[in-house]
Amino acid sequence: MSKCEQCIVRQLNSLNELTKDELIRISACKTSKVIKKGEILFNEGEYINGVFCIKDGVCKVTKMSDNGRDQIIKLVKKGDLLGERSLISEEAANLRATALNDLEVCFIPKEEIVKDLKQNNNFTMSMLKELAVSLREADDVIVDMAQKTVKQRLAETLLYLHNNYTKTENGALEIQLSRDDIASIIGTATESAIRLLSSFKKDELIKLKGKDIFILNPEKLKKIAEGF
Amino acid sequence: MSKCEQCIVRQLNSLNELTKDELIRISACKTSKVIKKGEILFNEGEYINGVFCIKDGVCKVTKMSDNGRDQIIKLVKKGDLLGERSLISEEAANLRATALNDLEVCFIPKEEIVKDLKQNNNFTMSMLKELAVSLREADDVIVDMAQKTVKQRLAETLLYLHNNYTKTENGALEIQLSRDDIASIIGTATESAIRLLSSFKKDELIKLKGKDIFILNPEKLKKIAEGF
DNA sequence: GATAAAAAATGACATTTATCAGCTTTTTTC
DNA sequence: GAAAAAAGCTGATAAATGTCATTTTTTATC
Repeated sequence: MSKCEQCIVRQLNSLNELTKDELIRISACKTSKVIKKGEILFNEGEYINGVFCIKDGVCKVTKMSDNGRDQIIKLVKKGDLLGERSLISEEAANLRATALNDLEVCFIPKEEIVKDLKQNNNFTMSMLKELAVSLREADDVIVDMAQKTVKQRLAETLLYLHNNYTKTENGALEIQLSRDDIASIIGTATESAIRLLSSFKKDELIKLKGKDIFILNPEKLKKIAEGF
Repeated sequence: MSKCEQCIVRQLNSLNELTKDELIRISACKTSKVIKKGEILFNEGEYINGVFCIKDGVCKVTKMSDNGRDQIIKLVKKGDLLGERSLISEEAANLRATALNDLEVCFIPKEEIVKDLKQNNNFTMSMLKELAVSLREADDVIVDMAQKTVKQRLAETLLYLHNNYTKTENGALEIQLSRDDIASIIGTATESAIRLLSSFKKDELIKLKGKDIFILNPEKLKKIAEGF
């Protein structure tokens, strides 16, 4: 099994604050998993008892609404941690994680993380900072959901994907989301999402080719997202 | 000036993890402020350089949307901290705080908090846990905003106020919010909020008397919030 | 590669929500 | 306590979004 000390992915999150000794200890007790596309990494209500570190792939993190519809809260990719929030607040997972493509993850048991949180202040501070940033991002999402139209939210989401995910050689967004998933990010009905995508396509803001999405006019999308 | 060591409010937040010596040190450098109803405690984009501890009163925390409308992200009351998130992530405030009634707050300078975060692991862990809980709550709000109707959100908000705020002797909700504020919590137009309040009143779920709101039928409100 | 199943797309229509205008009530100010 | 300002309320209407039914396209399966 690969070693944490040598893992590049680790450097993308709080784990890079751990000392060499701590890493070696964690490396010895971590497990690796491969999750196939569409499979569930963990479910809402489950006690995860540890933290996942995403080594490769993308994962959607969703929460079921009272009315039975899934809402995508965030997308998680290489280098991100998953499950820290529940671990820290000592609650069951409030979200479900589902692989959007084949996923490689490492699992670190709770006790190891807790031990390091207690003894390594740099690690704790880094975690604290990560949560603080996540909280600001969540505030932004709340405002968007509450105040923006579906059209604005779709434009925003497309831009987000454009700016935060790599492209294929031909320039399409790397992550392939179903229309259902897109609707579930912006919080609307699938049909509404499809209709708006078509209208963006007609206006030549994007190009659609099956599940491939090409962003043609990010400037205009930005204006739409801002309400013009 | 009052002393932190003897302050009851402190016990409601992470500050109760500080040692006696740490409290005495903080007590010596903290300042107290009284903010009048309607006044702004801090603004979006400001560097606060410290943490506020609410001693008495209620405060709305808002964020301006691109389209110029304020969204209330949360209400903050006696015992809550304000500004920790920005302090930890070392960013400007992402939110504006406005007093809903006369507010008594203590201000603790950043350096003091940082010092304690570095040297008192219990304090840091407690902060970490608070942020983790806030993050789950934010996730819940996102789902509600994205998936629930305005009617559901209003029912939910009324229940939230009912369950988390004290009542006056005659049974009304203690916090008095303007119709504008209520609309700004649930993310809708003021007129829509007013109309729905009237319809809840007509259905005898609530009683309205000026700004006083009486919750008459919490069970039914719960059902509405859940979509029935 | 034919068939079945799933996903995507479109139209028609219903419902929800926003907007604007006008009116009434409450609060503030002098 | 009268006048002005702000907040609250209501109706009419427009715009946004959801729902349901149907068709087309893509993907999976044997």
